[in-house]
Amino acid sequence: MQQAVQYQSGASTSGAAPETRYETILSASESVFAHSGYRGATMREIAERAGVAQGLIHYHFKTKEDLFEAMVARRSGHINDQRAHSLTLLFEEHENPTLESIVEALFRPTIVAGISQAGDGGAFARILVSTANSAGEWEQTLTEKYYDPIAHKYIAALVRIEPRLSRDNAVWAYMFAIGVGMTMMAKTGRAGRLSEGLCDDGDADIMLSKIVPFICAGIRALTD
Amino acid sequence: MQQAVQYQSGASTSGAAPETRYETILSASESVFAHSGYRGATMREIAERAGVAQGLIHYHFKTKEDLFEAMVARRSGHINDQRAHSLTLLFEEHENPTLESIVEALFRPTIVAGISQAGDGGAFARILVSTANSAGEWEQTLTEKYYDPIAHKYIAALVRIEPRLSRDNAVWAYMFAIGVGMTMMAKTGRAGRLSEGLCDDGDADIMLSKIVPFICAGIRALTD
DNA sequence: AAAACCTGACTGTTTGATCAGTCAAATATT
DNA sequence: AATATTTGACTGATCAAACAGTCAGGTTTT
Repeated sequence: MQQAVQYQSGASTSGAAPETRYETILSASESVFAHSGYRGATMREIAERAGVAQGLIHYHFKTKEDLFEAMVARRSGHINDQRAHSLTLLFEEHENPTLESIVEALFRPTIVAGISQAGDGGAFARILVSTANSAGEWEQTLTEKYYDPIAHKYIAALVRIEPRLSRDNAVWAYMFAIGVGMTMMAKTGRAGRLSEGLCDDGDADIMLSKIVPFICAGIRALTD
Repeated sequence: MQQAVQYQSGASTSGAAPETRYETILSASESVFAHSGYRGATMREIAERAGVAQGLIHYHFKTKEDLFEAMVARRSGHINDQRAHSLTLLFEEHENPTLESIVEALFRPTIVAGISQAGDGGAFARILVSTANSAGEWEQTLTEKYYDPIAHKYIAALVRIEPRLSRDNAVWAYMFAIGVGMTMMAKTGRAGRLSEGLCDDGDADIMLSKIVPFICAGIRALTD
């Protein structure tokens, strides 16, 4: 796949990254895919949002499938790098990190990316949810490729700091944790609706302060 | 919306339900919607699987949207009836039912329906996941219409048997519980993949024996 | 015979993808 | 240092396939 090498002409006075058209398309596709789903999204709409001709998308990404995968790869790469980094850091700084710190390391990058970043309104989280929960072969291959590696790292970390947690229970724990996290990150506003405004799924810190104790207690209940 | 009132002619010798074409279409749409998503599913494919002409679907259900809603209404009706029934039963039989019995009442109908029934392979659960996690207005309206009422009942039940659980924490607890449940019911096979065969998301009893303690411990962690 | 059920061919639209051709910048040639 | 050539980025028009929905006209049930 070819990369756009051309940048804004003129001096690089601004510190902000000059987004190439290639990346503009990726960003546009992210919000359109998130809003309409993979099948509901159209190349025309993505092109329109990116402000480019539709043909250019096919020039850069060949097919809709390839565009989707490139978009997943870019975003999951960022998030998983952060996850792997904070996980390594935890074991370097402490002999025995707490379960709480590990669970927080799992969710903070995704929640922060989903909520505070560029006001995407949980767009990518919604993509993640629908991809990971699909039974389709293509979607499962994507999940395996971009999310299973980091999953194995977390499962290993769980087993390491909770010796009384068997390997299969660690996998269950991880799956349950992801289930909680993904549902919340999707930011559908249902929590607010059910609580008549009491619960705000737009506040990352409040959400983490609920999710982390919930999951940690759940995990400890699976130890024997 | 018109209802098919017609049943198989002749004596009702068989105990099995004589499925009308109307219901055959609903069942067919269920598996096609589950496999391809709302947008990915086509009326042609649904017609083919149901063994009827495509026009008949439009005759009975008018539009694709209406068909989808009718399908959700039928299935969620069954499941939520069971949920409401077992919830009422719990409070009739015991003064103070356990948290475990309530959580189990929440999941058993869906898991049993998803796993053991007619081998649908978690089809409906996958539809539920994608609908409830969508930010689209239509999908949220559907969720509100077919799932919020039973949600309120469960939240009330939680507050009642766990007085130290505040109302907002009860809503969080319910959302988290649903997150765990939906992810597992989707039966993507990821648990088996991550555990190299150790975890089987196709066994309803094993899954319940993991989910229920996990969620109950999580909920108790939210009491203060 | 009236009503409800059902079919298969059809319509207009939208879809992902293709393609010939424009353009500016880099590279090679004189 | 001026000119020719190649390259990669990009556009707008266009394609065949697939889509949801329609309809005139049969068939079965009441």
